[in-house]
Amino acid sequence: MDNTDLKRLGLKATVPRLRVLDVLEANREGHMSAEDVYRALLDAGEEVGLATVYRVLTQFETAGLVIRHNFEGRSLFELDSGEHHDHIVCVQCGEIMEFSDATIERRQERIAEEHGFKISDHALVIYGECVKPRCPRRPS
Amino acid sequence: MDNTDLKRLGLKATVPRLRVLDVLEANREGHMSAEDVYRALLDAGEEVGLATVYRVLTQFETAGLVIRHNFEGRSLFELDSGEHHDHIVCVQCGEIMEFSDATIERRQERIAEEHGFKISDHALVIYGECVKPRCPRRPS
DNA sequence: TTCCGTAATGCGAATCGTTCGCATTAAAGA
DNA sequence: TCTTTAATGCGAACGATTCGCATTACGGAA
Ligand SMILES: [Mn+2]
Ligand SMILES: [Mn+2]
Ligand SMILES: [Zn+2]
Ligand SMILES: [Zn+2]
Repeated sequence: MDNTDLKRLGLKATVPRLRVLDVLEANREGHMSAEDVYRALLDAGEEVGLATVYRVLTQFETAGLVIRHNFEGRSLFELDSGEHHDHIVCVQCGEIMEFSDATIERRQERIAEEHGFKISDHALVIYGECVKPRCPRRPS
Repeated sequence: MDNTDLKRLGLKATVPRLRVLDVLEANREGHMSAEDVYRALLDAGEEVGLATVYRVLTQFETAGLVIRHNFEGRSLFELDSGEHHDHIVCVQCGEIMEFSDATIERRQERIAEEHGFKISDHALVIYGECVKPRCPRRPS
């Protein structure tokens, strides 16, 4: 993702946009809040406003570059890999794992159909306690 | 749910608590925000504070009387019928329907297990467009 | 029944994540 | 390089929820 990729999406290749992309690409595994991205930029010595980060993330979402998730009322962002997946979250250490299950996806389609709905999206989050050695920890 | 039921749960039978219960029972089908409950009480001529409604709903949740859902960052409450279910929401008119699917529930257990998690909860919301004649409408 | 101690209430201020408004700056194409 | 216009940074505003605190009212003891 670079200068010309942004233009291809109809977005001016501005410094803040390029830097936000850098941060997201450097955290391909993770799920970052706007605040997370903002702080990463400050730490990198960038001069950017939090409002701009919010705006840029929303634009990226609209452009299909980024996916916004709503975890407990807070927005978390991740690059859109193109492959849909859902999440399982440790309520103790906050770790987020990804999974995708064809059976569940299929059933959802059917359920929507049975209720006279045309699915546009869905959100499935499983909460639990992971058994990692470094867990339990307090959530972020 | 009356005076003595509350005491049985270790909650003083105060006027606000009894009235909030009334409102929830009068809307067994629905999913209400704290604001919804608050306004219903005002309309009924009750003198209650919004903060109290929030506190009472949280207490009811803790007591297992009520379930709190997080739809798009907003809390919606409903009496706990005891039977777990998930939701399908019309993105146009805001209607919320309930469903429960044993296959999905089963798969979730297995997925959690495979990832080394002990499930404590989960949230599944399907978004779509309903085909009701009175739809589309703007969301609430 | 009346009385008291304590928990619950109502009010407004505070919080948190997010968005807005606006004067200033910087893309990008001529 | 110049010009147009979108994008930025800042702080104020926002909506949902929580807090702090002085006041009220449960409900057990007299
Ligand atoms: Mn993810
Ligand atoms: Mn429900
Ligand atoms: Zn964990
Ligand atoms: Zn609808």
